[in-house]
Amino acid sequence: MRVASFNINGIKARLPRLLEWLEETRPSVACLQEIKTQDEGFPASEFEKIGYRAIWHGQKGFNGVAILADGADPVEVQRGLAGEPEDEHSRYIEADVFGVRVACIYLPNGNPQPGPKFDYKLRWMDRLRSRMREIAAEEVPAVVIGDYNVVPNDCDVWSAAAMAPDALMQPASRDAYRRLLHDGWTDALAMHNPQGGIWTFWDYQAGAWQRDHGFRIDHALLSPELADRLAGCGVDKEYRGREKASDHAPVWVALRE
DNA sequence: ATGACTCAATTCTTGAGA
Repeated sequence: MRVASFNINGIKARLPRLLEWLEETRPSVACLQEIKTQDEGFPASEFEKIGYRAIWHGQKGFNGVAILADGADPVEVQRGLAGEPEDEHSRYIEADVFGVRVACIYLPNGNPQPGPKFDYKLRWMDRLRSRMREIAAEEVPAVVIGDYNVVPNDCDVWSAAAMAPDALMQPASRDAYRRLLHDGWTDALAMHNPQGGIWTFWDYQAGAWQRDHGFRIDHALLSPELADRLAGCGVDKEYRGREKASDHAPVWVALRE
C-alpha cells in the first residue's frame, strides 16, 4: 500500500489537478492539507466517482485537512489536538485505514517570527508531540504525514542563508521536530535520502520553481511498527510543474503488507 | 526590495501562506 500527502492550496481551485493526480498515481491513502473550505463545501462526491471515500475537517477560508482512501472508509479516531480548547484551526485529523493509523497534519507556518504566530507554532508542536507519544504507546503501525512547515536540516533547503530568518528554519522549530524523531519516529524521506536535496515546496514567487529554489517541509514520520515495513518513498515532483499547480508537490511512502 | 504569486472571501481589497 502507499500513503501519500498533498498540500493542495485550495481544493476548489485545485480539484481538476487533484483528481488527475489520484487517478494517475492511485495512492491507497491520500492525506490533504489546506483544503481551504468549510465542511459543506468539500467535494466528496467527486472523489466517490473515482473510488475514494473520505473524512475531512474544514474551515472557512484557510487551513483544513482530509483523509481519502481507495475503496475503503477511513475510520476517524480523532480530529484536532488536545491542550488548547480555544484553538479553532482545522489542522489535524486521524483515522484507521487498511490496518494502519494515519494522522494527517497541517502544522502552523509560524511566520513572522518572533511573534504570536511563531509562539502558536511551537505550542502546536508540543501538542502534536503529546499525541504522537500516545500513538507510539499503542504500539500500532502508524504514519503521521503532512505539511510540517519545518525544514529539518540545511541540506533540505536550496539556500540555508537566504532562508535563515524564516520560521521554518528556526532552531526552536527544528528542535521540536527532532524531539519527534528522538521519541522513535522515522523520517522516511530522510532515511532513504540522507544526502538531502529533495524538495517538496517551491514558492510561487520569484521564479522559485524555474530556479529549483525549493525546500523539504512535507514529511512522513513512521512509528517503529511501520518503519520496518518501509519499501520506498518519493516526491511526485512533476505535478509542481503543471498548469494551476499547488506550490507543494505530493510525497508518498510505500509499505510492505 | 516592507517585492515577486496564488487563493478565498457576498471581491474591486485584504489576510494568509512559506
